[in-house]
Amino acid sequence: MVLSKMVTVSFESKVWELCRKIPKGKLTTYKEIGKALHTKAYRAVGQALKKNKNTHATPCHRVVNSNGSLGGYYGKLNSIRKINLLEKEGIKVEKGRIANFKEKLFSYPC
DNA sequence: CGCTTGACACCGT
DNA sequence: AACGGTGCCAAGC
Repeated sequence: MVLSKMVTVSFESKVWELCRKIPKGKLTTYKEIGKALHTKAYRAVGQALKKNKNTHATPCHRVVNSNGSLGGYYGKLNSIRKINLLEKEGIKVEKGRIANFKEKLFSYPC
């Protein structure tokens, strides 16, 4: 078996972990994740979620933009899918925007 | 005063 | 070197 491939834990791995930490019915932003990692790589965070192979286990749909917009999720065309999932979690979405977004926003502990 | 749009800046793959 | 599932700021309406 080929192992010892990533001596360095990929940045994405951390992102996924943080993503899983998001409590149900809550939301988080790319920036919050970046902040939790003590980095400004908001874009890299999005990249990580996009590369996420455990989408089935990682609630990447709970991650939205800091401005309250959903963002993309598997292509902006499928953003509706994200909305549906969020609504199921109890998050209200208005025309691609989170209702009471700030109230649902979840920040990572120190 | 509040919302929307555009441009530029950051980081990692 | 270029591209993102972004963020923040400024200007316009």
